[in-house]
Amino acid sequence: MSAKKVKVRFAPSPTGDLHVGNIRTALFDWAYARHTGGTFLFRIEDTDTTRVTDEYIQAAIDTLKWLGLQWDEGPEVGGPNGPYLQSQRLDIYAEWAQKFLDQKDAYHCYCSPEELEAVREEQRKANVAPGYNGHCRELTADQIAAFKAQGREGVVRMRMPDGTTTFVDEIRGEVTFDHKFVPDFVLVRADGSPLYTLAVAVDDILMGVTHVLRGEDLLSSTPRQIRVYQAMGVPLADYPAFAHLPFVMGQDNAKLSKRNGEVSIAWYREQGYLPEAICNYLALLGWSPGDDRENISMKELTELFTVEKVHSSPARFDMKKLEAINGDKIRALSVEDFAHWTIPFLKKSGVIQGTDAEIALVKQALPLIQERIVKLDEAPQLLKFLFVKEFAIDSDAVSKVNDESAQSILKRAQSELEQLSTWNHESIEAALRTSLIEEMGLKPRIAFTALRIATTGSTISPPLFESMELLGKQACLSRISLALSL
RNA sequence: GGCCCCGUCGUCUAGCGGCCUAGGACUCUGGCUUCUCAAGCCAGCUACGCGGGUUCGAAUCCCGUCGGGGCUACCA
Repeated sequence: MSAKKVKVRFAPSPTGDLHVGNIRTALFDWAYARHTGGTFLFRIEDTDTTRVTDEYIQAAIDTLKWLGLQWDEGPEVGGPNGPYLQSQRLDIYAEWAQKFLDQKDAYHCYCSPEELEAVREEQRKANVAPGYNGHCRELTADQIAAFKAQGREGVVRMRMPDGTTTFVDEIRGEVTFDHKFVPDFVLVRADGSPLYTLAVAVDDILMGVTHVLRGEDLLSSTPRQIRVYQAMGVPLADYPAFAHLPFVMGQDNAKLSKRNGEVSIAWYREQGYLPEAICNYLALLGWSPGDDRENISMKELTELFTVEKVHSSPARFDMKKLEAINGDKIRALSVEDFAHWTIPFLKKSGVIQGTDAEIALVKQALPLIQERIVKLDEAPQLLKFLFVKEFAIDSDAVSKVNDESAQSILKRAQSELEQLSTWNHESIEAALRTSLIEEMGLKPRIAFTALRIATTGSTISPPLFESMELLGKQACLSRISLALSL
């Protein structure tokens, strides 16, 4: 390996929102660039104008930003090899296609889609490798004129010479493809627009990419990229190194689907997953630091990540493990950071408007729930009792406070709390333990459940005494008397 | 069908010929703790796809087989 400075690219084709597989690739690309002190290049492969949309492109950009995968070259930040949207580089591809044509490395093919399909159909029937049969490889000027007279527009097709292509995949080792199974492929559509096969190879070379880390679905297209390098006259030493990352699959068997995880990153955001948790979890899919470490920060990832440690076998996406890591990351947050992440969820759910007084109370309450939630979207439910204007006990909990024993507990608690001069969780707990547990001889679970429901409205809440302290004496007493009136 | 890639607990993985009666994590089960829910702590369940080799010795090397996946587009 040369001492050339590493340049890694992430080059998605935004035909939809980026899913976890894409993001894992982006993460590895980024981590490798950072690990080697190289450049992380972000390129948009939007040559398929029928499937890529501006919205998806913008979403991809936003997603990388949200995850903290900052790129050194690419959309918005620019760079010496721009533009970084392939749709803005059409003239470059056209030039190279013409050069390949002039060199006879490529040729015009006038076969219609129907004709090609018919050929493939026959090949399948004959149990022969399907693929272009070279029909238009050696057309004469007359034949070309005849096709044009029919109104046919040709595509530009790359000539695959006999032989084999062997390359070293940094993850899988040496891989060889016989050209018998790599048919002449199309570089330019009949309408003159370039295809991935052309654009990806040209751009990787022109942009000085040294390492291509991408999904293993592209493994078998590598010989075609190499063929383009050859036609471009690129010396072997300047070919990028290839590393094909294993798939991230869904719970059951194959590809990810909406049901098991292939949803836009926006979904994870709305659910309250932290970017760091997503990256940490995804880093562990197809890679491991080699020891038992599983809690890995972004910084540690850049220090530890090497391609040698990437697996060759696919990994299944497991939401449960992601949740566990997210919970760990939430618990590790400082109160300030936890507030920063949580407040938007409280606002969005309408629990708070965002006033200074509300924020101050939220910050006091957050430590009570920090170790109780796995995702940020659970916060509103746990804290809403502190902010509701019109308090009401959950319908499924009412029956647990309107019976005789609960009422007697609440009555006693009410009189004890009314007399309390100092209102904090220590004094509240002391008073209630003395009266309810010691004097009335109640089980803590019984006594405090009644109070929990009366004051927070739910059978599940943050710790009771701390909750009551934050709620305030007035509110507690009025809620208890409300429960007493049931 | 053809070509290519892959194969350790349910899942993610450690393991790169002896340290493996296979370790860790998540999940699950049971217990402890306990004002609910969590968190925390302890314990338990469960794996080298199969069959041949090579070797004193194989999860680790080789072959075959089975299974999974990808590609086979004027998608990427």
